[in-house]
Amino acid sequence: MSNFALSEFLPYRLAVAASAVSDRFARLYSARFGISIPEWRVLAVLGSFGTAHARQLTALTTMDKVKVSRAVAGLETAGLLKRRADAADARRTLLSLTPKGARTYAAIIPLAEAMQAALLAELPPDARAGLDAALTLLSPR
Amino acid sequence: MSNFALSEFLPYRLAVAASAVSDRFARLYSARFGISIPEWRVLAVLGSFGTAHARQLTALTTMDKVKVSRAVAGLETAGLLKRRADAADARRTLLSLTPKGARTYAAIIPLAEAMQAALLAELPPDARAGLDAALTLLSPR
DNA sequence: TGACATCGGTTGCATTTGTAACTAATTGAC
DNA sequence: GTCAATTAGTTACAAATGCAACCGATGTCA
Repeated sequence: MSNFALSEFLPYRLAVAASAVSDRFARLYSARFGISIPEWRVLAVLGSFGTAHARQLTALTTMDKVKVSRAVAGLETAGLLKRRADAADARRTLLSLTPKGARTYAAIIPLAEAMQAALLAELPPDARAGLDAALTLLSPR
Repeated sequence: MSNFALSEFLPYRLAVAASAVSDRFARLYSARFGISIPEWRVLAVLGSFGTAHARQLTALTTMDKVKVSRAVAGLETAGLLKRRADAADARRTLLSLTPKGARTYAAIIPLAEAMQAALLAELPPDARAGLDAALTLLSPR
């Protein structure tokens, strides 16, 4: 019999922690604003970038284009996002937040910042730094 | 406009890293052995514990009972796992690996250990320690 | 110009996952 | 002992996700 322990396996531990932290944050906003995690990611990027193509969103949110497309559609239906044609390339659509979308963004950001602060507060400084370095090294690119 | 950056948001970064690492590991075994991540988790626990109830598996794999039930069914269909009645409580089923399941386990564990070693090798020692501490503190207890 | 590959984005379909309801067995209050 | 409440586990149905095909627009190369 082996001495392998799932509970010490890094991919497993990362998945468990990521899911716990995501759920914790999602509980803060999902019911209140009715948006999903993919939608939150798109909202967050458009809120800080102002305008972007769906193509750019795939890179900035680490989601594939189908997921982005559906998140954009959802936000549009909810009246949080608007599309307009890109004069330079008719295949593309320029995406940006509506005033309502901007208000929602402005309302969620404090929650995100509070979440981030709460998480960091749970970690001693060296764990914070190590986690930061590790996440960078283990993420794509 | 805010200076919030999704790319520095901990829940997001954790999700991205977790997914990258999981995919990387899954690529090693999923095609070769035809098992899913939930099935891998059950296999890993049964391989090291020998026998368990589904109920125990939910705790040891951090998956809900439906996911466990399906993973168990999948492993059974694949001939990797067998059920037998629990004399002490007819609601429960005792689960354990078949010889074939044990062989699969024995074949995957080295891959898991190599993966773990490869991941740790990418991290400097302080990042390793910090990540370890952080994952423990951020996971449900 | 025209033929063809490529790109941005959406849609259809199969698979996976989550939620809730359900069955069967056991426990516990009385 | 009887019966309601709880527990182990499965199933049915809905929502989310992934993959591949697809459509129209643009780029490329002759």
